[in-house]
Amino acid sequence: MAQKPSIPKGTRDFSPSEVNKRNYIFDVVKKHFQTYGFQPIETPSFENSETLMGKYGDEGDRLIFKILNSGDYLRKVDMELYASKNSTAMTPKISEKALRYDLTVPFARYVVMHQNDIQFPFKRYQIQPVWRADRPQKGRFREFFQCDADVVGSNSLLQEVELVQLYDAVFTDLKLDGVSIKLNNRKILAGIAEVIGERDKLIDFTVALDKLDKIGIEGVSKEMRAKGISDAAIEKAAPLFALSGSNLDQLSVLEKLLQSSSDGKKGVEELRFIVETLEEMGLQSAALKIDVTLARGLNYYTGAIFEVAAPDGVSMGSIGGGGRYDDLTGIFGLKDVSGVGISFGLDRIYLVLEELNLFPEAIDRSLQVLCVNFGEKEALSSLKLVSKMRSAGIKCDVYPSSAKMQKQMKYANNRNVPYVILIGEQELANNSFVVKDMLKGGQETYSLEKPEEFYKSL
RNA sequence: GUGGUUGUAGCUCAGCUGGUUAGAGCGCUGGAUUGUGGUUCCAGAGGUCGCCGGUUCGAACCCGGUCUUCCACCCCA
Repeated sequence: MAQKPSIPKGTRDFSPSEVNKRNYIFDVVKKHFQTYGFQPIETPSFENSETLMGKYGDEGDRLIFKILNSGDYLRKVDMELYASKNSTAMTPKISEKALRYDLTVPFARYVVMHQNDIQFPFKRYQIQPVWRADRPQKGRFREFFQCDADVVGSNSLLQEVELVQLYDAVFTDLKLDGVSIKLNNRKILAGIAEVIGERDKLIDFTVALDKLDKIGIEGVSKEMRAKGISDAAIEKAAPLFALSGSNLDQLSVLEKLLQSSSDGKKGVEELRFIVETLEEMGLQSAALKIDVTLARGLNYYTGAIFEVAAPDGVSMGSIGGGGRYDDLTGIFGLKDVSGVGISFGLDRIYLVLEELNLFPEAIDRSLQVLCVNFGEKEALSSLKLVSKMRSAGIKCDVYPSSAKMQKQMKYANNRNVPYVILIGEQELANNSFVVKDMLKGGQETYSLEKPEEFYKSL
């Protein structure tokens, strides 16, 4: 009995046109990764569970897809554990592998494992799918691609500057005008928490602050209070809620606010360097904006934090993000290697380009020329012509059967083929071929002796 | 993980408080047109109404479960 075919929740099939468009984005991103000197690596789709677990917080652990052990996977579970029905305790017993959740942690693992073969600073890029057991929404999938570029082994803030330029270069090339690159620094957040006397509530404080544009000042205060942050502290942090003006204006406000925190001052200094350098360099189409409310969930960032927002008017979550993490490889035993990186959310960029109609028109042109098939002899002649054109790098084909003209023309039309070649009895007789321009409707005759007179201009 | 939402032809969607053979547009196939597509006209094919169960004389419609879609939380690209 035939079963109804289906694919798992949050996954997708990609049709030819979609693959073409996705490849277009990949190619642009890859091109710029390479011009900035990044080298490609790839890592396995699944890792040992202990490599991933505990790296993304409790929420992250929940969203990691675990792979059931092969064979008799209940063998290692004793009766007591089984009876307890404690999934968290049982998971490591029945699952030792898990699907990659992002590209950064596997990269850190890679760096530590290959540290003797790597020239530092090491700039790597990686474009591969990742998996999250999240509940799907628009622009949110359970399988999606990340395009990451990271530098490890350099503390220089020039890396941050370059990464912002890289974002700008890619989005400019994609013709996606008006994206904003939001910039913050974890040290500033830490400094604020310190100054308001809530150092140990840093995470709760930043998570709440991150929601400012969504739930407003009152909502943020309410959430902070609920997390046990004192009214006095919230009062002290109030200037942050109303921060405005140019990047440099905001920096001076922050500088004053964070006088007494060495961490905070360091953060301001770093931000200032990045902002001033980029102002000197200039950006092509993106806008760089300091945003102290930018927190991002990942708990390994220690310095700069980036997030890219789609142009105004497009409802889409962030289309990229990243930051500096001073000690990611420390977890795997390699100390004092600083890293900084950015990520492009391919699937979301796709949706944004689609919404704004920014894909090049020619992207679906999978065939430039189609020869109509009039029968055995004529087709043979067409095939010879097609061979020549193929050698010249032209995408062309002969219709495989001598179906009705109408059907063949319709096929060419539906496939968006700009030129149709006709070689019938007449043409065969005088050694010529007719080229029909499907857009303009006219047609011209060429000699089979000199086919290049037609195709050299394609 | 919590709350809500969606599912009818290949696609986009109608379908009345439950009532006989479930409709439209587009697309597809054939014809008008034996060497000309994108326009027109005519005809035709195509549906276990997401799936399983229940209520009912009778279910696309009501109820329960499940899967899926999208949305708000949570979190995130």
